[in-house]
This record gives sequence, structure tokens and C-alpha cells, in this order.
Amino acid sequence: MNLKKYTDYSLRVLIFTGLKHGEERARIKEISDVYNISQEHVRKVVHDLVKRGLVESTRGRGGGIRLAKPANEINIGMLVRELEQDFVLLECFDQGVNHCVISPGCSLKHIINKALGAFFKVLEEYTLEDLIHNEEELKTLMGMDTGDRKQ
Amino acid sequence: MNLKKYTDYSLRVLIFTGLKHGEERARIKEISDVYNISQEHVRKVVHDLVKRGLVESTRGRGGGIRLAKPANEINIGMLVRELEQDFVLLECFDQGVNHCVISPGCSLKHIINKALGAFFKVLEEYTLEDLIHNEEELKTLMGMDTGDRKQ
DNA sequence: TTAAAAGGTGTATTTTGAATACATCTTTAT
DNA sequence: ATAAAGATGTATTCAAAATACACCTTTTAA
Repeated sequence: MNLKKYTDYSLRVLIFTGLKHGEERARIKEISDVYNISQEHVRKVVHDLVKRGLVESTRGRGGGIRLAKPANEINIGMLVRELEQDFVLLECFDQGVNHCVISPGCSLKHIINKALGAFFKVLEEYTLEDLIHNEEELKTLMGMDTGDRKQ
Repeated sequence: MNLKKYTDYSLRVLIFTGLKHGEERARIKEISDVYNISQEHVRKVVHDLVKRGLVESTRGRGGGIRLAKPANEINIGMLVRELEQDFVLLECFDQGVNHCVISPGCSLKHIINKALGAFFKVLEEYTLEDLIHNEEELKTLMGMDTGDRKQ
């Protein structure tokens, strides 16, 4: 059982971006440096987040990305749901592939579904804001605490 | 997000086995036939369940497997936990691999862990007995309803 | 007006782990 | 003895994720 690294990266990109305020923008290069993830991956993730309407980007010199909406409107549960798309926890979750004869009378899928629901219910109680509430600590960890990162 | 097929298979093997009573035993061949899973895989799964002490097997003619303890003592949550072993939902779940700089101050892992806890809490409310409560229906679906499957 | 900085996009390759298959051994009832 | 049943280790296949590469477009400051 796992989530995709992609999901992990996306969340981290949002955390980083959420620490920028006003006209400040996060650059792919910065994000790539802070997390030690290749620019290529960050690019992909960012592009995807733009398509989903979670961040907005500006091209060209002085460009970068910033959140497309307030951090407290970005729900973690919904985010993870979107990023992970398919939840085929059991063969029978995917009609069309399923050929388990007992699935019509099998309670397992209901139980697993209920558990999955509980999983997301918890995630849905949080927003990006909860992930960046300790802004100063995070900035320190990222080496953004000096305030002069003009490169 | 997904579970291993292996986990799915294991649960199904247990369901089938749980439908046998008294001195009746389930044979790998039977299980393989009912679910249309190759004997090779069933073999692996069964072997694993034996090692985990969930079923006991008898070799030789007239052999087969049966539950090693009452169905209501086989907890679904514990089972899934065991079968899925590693839950590295985020990079930072695996110290040793993790190199995310913000992990010491990152709330995400706590949230995900809480959600995972909720997932298992639901599963832990059920035992194998709950999965075979509709014994007759399951037997019918499996083509075991005639009562004479002596092959 | 052009060069550099920034993101956009498609495709290719690598890696990993699950899924599957094969071969051969051991045990035991008849 | 032998056939039925499980035990076990290894090898192969396959798919998906992870990663890398190449090149395009937009913007703006010099």
C-alpha cells in the first residue's frame, strides 16, 4: 500500500509555494534545489498543478508560480483523491477486469470501501493551510530564513 | 493507491477455506478452479498463510488446508496489515531513504498517518466470520451448492 | 531586438516490483 | 510403490512508476 511519489512531490510543491506571499513567486529551480528533486520532475508536477487550477504560473523572466487560491481552500483529501486517480484496491473494484465469481455476494469490497472512506474523511479535515501553519519553522528547514535568497 | 493482488488472493483463499467445516479441507486445486487463479499462485498464497499460522495444511492424499483458528478470530485489519507489510505512503515514512529537508517540521506525515489509522480502524472491526456470514450465497456463487463435489 | 530566464510539452529510457511460470522436492494415505 | 497433495526456490514476464532528454513558447530586461 502506497501513494505515488508524484503525489508526495505535488504536496511538497504546494507547501513550498504556499510559503510565498503577495507578489512573490516560487520558481521551479528553487523548488528543485530545496527538495533535491530534479527540475524535470518538478516541471511535470507544476505543470500538472497548473492544469488542475491549483497554482498559476507566469512565464518569462521574473516568472514563477503561486497558489491560484487561498491555502485554506486547498483541501488535502480532495487533492490526494485527484492525484491518485484510481483506487483499485481489489480486483472487483474494476468492473471490466474483475472475474471473481463471488463478487456479487462478497462483503469484502464494502468493508474496504468503508475503510477507504474513513481514510479520506480524515484527509478532508485538513487544508494546505494546516500544512504551512508553522511557516517560520518550515522556512528555516528550507534555508529560506535569511530573507535574502535573491540569486 | 492500491493493495497487492496477493492480498486480494489471500483473503479469497481464506473465504473459501472458511466455508469448509469439521474435517473438510480445501484443496489448492479447488481454490484455483473456483477463482480461476493459477495453482502456482494459490500455492504461494497458501504457503504464506500457513507460515503466518492462519491455516494449517495436511500433505498427501486426502490432504488440504483448513483454518488454523475460528473465523471470528481472524481479524481483517490485522490480516491486511500483515499482508501489505510496508506502508511507505510518503518518502519520509522510510527513514534511511528519506531526504526531504522539511520532514522534521512537516505536518503531512501526521495527517497521512492519522488517515491510515482510520483506514485500519474500520478494517479491525471485522473478522473473517463477517466475510462468510452469507455462506449459502457464497457457496452457490462458487458452484458448491450441490453438495457433491467429490472429484 | 535579441538573449536570457522562465515555464510547457512530448517522448524515451530506466528501474522496480508485482505477477506469473517453471521445475523439482517432500510427505503421506492407500 | 505410487499417486495425490502440499513445499520451495528460482526464473521470467510485464506494467507502471520514476526519471531523463530534447526542444518549444512566452516574457522581459538590457
